[in-house]
Parts: sequence; C-alpha cells; structure tokens
Amino acid sequence: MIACNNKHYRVPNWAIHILRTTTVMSLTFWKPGTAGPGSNLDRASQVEESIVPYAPQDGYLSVRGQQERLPIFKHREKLLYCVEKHGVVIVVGQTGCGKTTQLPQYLLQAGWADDGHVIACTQPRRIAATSVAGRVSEELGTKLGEEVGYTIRFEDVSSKEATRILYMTDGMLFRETLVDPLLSRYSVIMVDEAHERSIYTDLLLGVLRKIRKQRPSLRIVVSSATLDATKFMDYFLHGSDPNECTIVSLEGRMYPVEVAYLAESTPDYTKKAAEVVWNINLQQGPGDILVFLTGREDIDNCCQELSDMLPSLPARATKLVPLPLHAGLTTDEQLRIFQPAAPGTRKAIISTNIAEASVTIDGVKFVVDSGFVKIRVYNPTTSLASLATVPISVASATQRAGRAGRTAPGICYRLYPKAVFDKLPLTTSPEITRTDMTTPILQLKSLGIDDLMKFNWVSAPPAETVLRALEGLHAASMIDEYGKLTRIGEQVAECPVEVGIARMLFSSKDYKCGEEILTIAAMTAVQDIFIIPDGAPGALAELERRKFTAEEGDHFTLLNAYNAFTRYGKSAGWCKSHAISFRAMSRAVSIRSQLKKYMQRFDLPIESCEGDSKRLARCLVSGYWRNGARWAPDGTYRSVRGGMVLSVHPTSVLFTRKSRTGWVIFHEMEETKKTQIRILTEIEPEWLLDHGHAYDDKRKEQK
DNA sequence: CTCGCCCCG
Repeated sequence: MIACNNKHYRVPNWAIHILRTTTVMSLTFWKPGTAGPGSNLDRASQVEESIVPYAPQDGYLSVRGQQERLPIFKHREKLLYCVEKHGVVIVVGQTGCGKTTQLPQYLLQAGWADDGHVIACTQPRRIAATSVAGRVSEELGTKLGEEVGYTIRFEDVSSKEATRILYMTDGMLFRETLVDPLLSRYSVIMVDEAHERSIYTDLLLGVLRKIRKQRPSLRIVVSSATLDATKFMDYFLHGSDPNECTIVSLEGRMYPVEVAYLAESTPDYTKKAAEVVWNINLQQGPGDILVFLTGREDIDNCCQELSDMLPSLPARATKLVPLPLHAGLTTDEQLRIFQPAAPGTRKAIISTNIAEASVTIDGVKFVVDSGFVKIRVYNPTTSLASLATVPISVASATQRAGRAGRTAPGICYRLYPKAVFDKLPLTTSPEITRTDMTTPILQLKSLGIDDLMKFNWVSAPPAETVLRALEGLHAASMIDEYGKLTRIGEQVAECPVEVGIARMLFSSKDYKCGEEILTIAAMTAVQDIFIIPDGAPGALAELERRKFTAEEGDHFTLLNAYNAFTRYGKSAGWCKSHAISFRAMSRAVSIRSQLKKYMQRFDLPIESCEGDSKRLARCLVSGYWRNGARWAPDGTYRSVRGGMVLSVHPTSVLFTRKSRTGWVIFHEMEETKKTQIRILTEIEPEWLLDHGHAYDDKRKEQK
C-alpha cells in the first residue's frame, strides 16, 4: 500500500505522485529569464510585469524578477498600467481567478468605455457569453442589456447607446469585422479562453493583429489559462516594437486538488473507471464523482457496468447513482445532472469532454480522468472529416483535475501512469489545423485578405486544406480564376451558412422554390432533430419518424417535419408525442428567419415549388453536385468524385431502401468505422452533369 | 446491414 496523507484513502495499485499542500491550480511563479515548467519562456526577459495576483486578499507581484507585496488596489493599477502602456496584454490565469468578470470592470472604471466606446470580451461558447454577462451586470447592479450586455447568434441583449461592456462569442465579433473592418466602436477587445484555440479565436487574433497596425489606439487583451502565453507574445511581437506586448499572470483561487496516477497502464479504461468509481464510493467521504470518458458508447458501457455492480453494494454504504452526461441528452436528462444528490446517495456523473469547460457541476469532489478525448479531424486529401480518440493534453488534464476543486478540496484519479502524463502534448492541436477552411477563407477574402500564404496565422492551416478550400470556392464560383471574390462570393461571405447551402439559396431563384429551400437549409444546419432513444422507446420513435418519411429522401423528410411542426402551432407537446426535439426545431425556426432576411436583402424571391419535387431536387443538386454517389450491388454507394465506398448512415430514410434511380446527393460524409453519408436525396444522374460540366468547361477554358 | 466529441455564424 502506498502511503498517502489522506488517511481514508486505500487503493493498493495507485501511485501517488503529486500531493500539493497549496493548490494544483495556482500558477507556478516564474521569474523573467528562467524557463517555466513545460513551457518555453526563454525570451521572458522581454517580459516586464510577470506576476500580478488577482485575489481579494493581497498576494505577490513580481516586477523584473523582484517580488514585493502589494495591496489589491495596486494590482489593479498595475494591470491597468499594462493595458495603457502596451498594445497587447496577455493575461495568464486559471479558471477562478476572476479575469473574465473582473478585468472588463476594471477597464470600465478606468475610463476605457468613455466617449461611447465599448469594451468587448469574447468567448468561444454562447453559454459562457450569456452567463458571464448576467453575473457581471448583477455585480454592477445594472439591468442586463444596458451597461453590460451580450451578443450571440439570434440574441442581442445589448443597447447601442448604453452598453459599455459587451460579452460576445468570438464568431460574432469575427463576423462584425466583415461590416466594420477596424472594429471602430471598441476601445479594448479581450479575447478570453484563447488557449482553447477555437477556429474563430485564431481568425480573430489574426485580424486584430492587422487592425492594431492601422488603429494603434485599440487595446487587445488575450486571456489564456495555460503557460503557452509566450506563443501569443511571439505572435504579436513579431517584427514590431518590444513594447507592443507583455505578459501578466494572475493567481487563481481554487481549493487544493490531489492528483493520483495509476501505477500501470490499463487496457480497458471504461472498466477501470467503473472500478475506481466503485472504490471511491466505498472508501471516501461525501462528494460527487465526475468521470471523463470519450463518447456515448463508453459512457453507456460504464453506466451499465456500475448498474450491474449496484446489487452487491453493502447495505450500509452510500448509494451510488450513475448519471450519463453528453451533448445528445434531452433537457430533462440534463436537469438530472444538476439536482443535488439525495441524502445518503452519491452522484457519479459519467461524461464526455463537455464537462471539461462547457458544463460546470458544483459539488464534485472526485474526478476520474481516462486521459482520452474524441476530436474531429479533417483530411484535406479526401475532404473527409472523422472522429479520432486521442490522448488529452497537459492543459486538458489540468483543467479536468480542477473540476474536483471548485467548492472544496478534491482528488483527481488519472487512469494512466505518471510516465504517460509526462509525455502528453502540452496543448491540443488548434482547430484551424484540423478543419475544413472553405467558409473561413471566403470570409477572409471578403475582408480583403487575398494572399493567404502571406497572412500571419497564429497557426497556419495545412497548405493542402487551403488549396482544397480555394478549389471548392472556385468550383462554386465564389472566386474567379485569379482567386478574387466574385459578386456572388461577396454576398455569400455574409451568409451564415456553408458555401454549398448558400449556392442552393441563390439558385432557388431559377428553380422557383425559395420557400422550401429556405426550410431545408435551416433544417440541415441543426442536428439531432429526431430523438432516437435506445430499446423499446427507440422503436416507437422510429415509427413516429416514418410518418414524415418522404420517398425522395432525407431533405424532403426534414421539410415534411418542419412543415408539420409549423402546422401544429410549433408546440413542445406536439414534438414530444412525435419524438422530435423541440429545442432543435426552435433553432431551425430562428435560422430560417435569419436566412430569409438575407434572401430578401439579395432580392431572391421566396416562392413555393407548389409540390414540384423534381424542381426542388434539382435545386438541391445545384448546391450538392460535388456530393454525388451511385448505388453499388453490395448495398453501399460509390462517390462520383474518387469512387470512395460510402455507407448510408442508419438515420437516413434511404438506409433500408435503395435509391430508385441508383443515384443520390448527400449533405455530408464522415469517417467512423466506415465512411458514412448523412442526409441523402435521390436524383437523376444527368442533373449532376449540369453543374459538373459547367465547372469542368471553365477549367478547360483556363488551360 | 445500425449511430451522434465539442462548438461557432
């Protein structure tokens, strides 16, 4: 048995490597000129203000390597001094240090929002933007939407005149640059959670760097949880004045979290997770358990495993309640996660990565970390997206551990040895390196950024991805042979949909089916319309879904479902009785009305095809012509481009039935165990040629 | 013959 300073803790095959007396979450203090743990801080001599603890109590502040004690108001002044003096301030601080809520308030009080200017704070997720805005507006004692507001897609709770602090999604601010390229209404832009490296964070940083050169009065605060801050500093310093950028570090306030590692690697982390949860329940005091696994399949298995063990639980032991958590849950199921455990019971929440940053559950004292995550990766050569299970990064592991210390001291059990942890990559690869760039590149072109090879990326997307995107844009006539935006390209760049879908919206004028195409465009943008639970309820749901099934395929089926939803008063009750997600349908309604406004702006008629399904299908082909496939005798399809073997996704109405013509177009393909295509519609093969020929002819002309 | 990591506009 391994000794541990927690005397109640007895699991023989664990090796306890880190037992912190203070806190896992507090930042390692580093001095300029020395390298911090696992990070390249060699050029830290350029760093002037290295440590400014944020805390209601005082703490340490280090200026040029000298530590001194300062009361809190001086820390605030120091921070503001940095923003005043430097164009770009990189703020390092873990969750809980208050940077998201406090920093914008400091800036407001210091007068950065005078003269009608606005302080923006961007978030990668909508939920964060809305909830933080609510909290800050409460702290300031103002009504949400006045002095403090938020802007996310479909929700603008802000006022042009009154709002001084604006929380928004990074995608929203990036989109705003299309309208106002200098973002002139803002005095300070704080890019929060930059370490997550969402694609819009990266694009935004790229644009902000350019804006700074033209509008030096703009201040940028980049906030990041990990010590990869030097990467951002290098980015902003590149070839400019050394005063352009500095790093400030804030100390987080978290309860201590002990971290325990498995002595040896496990071949089956799902089973191991169940075992560890079981042991925690028997050996530890009160507190809920949060388990990180990779996907729904893992989660269901783990819950099943625990449920099977429950009958053998000693009568006197705490009762264990396994609860799955992933994005596909209904609202009711999600609410169960947040209900406090009943007396004498303990919640074991078995979750995907959603609980790492998006969903916060208080009362968790024990975290079990499988060390794996599922991420989406994109292969530009085949233009195929797939889901890969990969080891997490050090940053992720730290964030997961921190979930145990939100309300009390906790313990994190890592289901892998310390030696494995030491070899983990520091950060996950940025999204921009593993995603399709067609839409982002169209938007950059619209911003006048034409030379993508010269553009200063924080991390450049693979050249192949850029070439694929340009090829796709050219094929859809969004750019000309010189790479310049066409008239339609300019308009499509403004539309919040994928290029193919936008193409469909525009050609609906020729096919006289704007009404229906609008609905289909909105429905394909929303996932999980039909709720298919496991077992008997699943079979019933399947029967309900058949009521909407259209002969032509999935696009028409989605159209039927939307029309029925509208016909029956858009009610939640109707959705429930037809196994349809009310949440998803409401979102489709919002998206449809937003897209309708764009169509009206571009003078596209919104007329009905009056039941002429052929016309509608041909309009679909105008957007999807590159996604054609032909039936093969073994029941799969072959892609028109490249002859790939494609299996129909089981949720398709064409899963059990062959396309009558033998030809289909599809909305998207994804690689799982097989390469699967989702949302299919049967077509006549010559419809494909209309568009394919036009594209090929254009290419021949060039040669 | 069977399937959904997480997000953004």
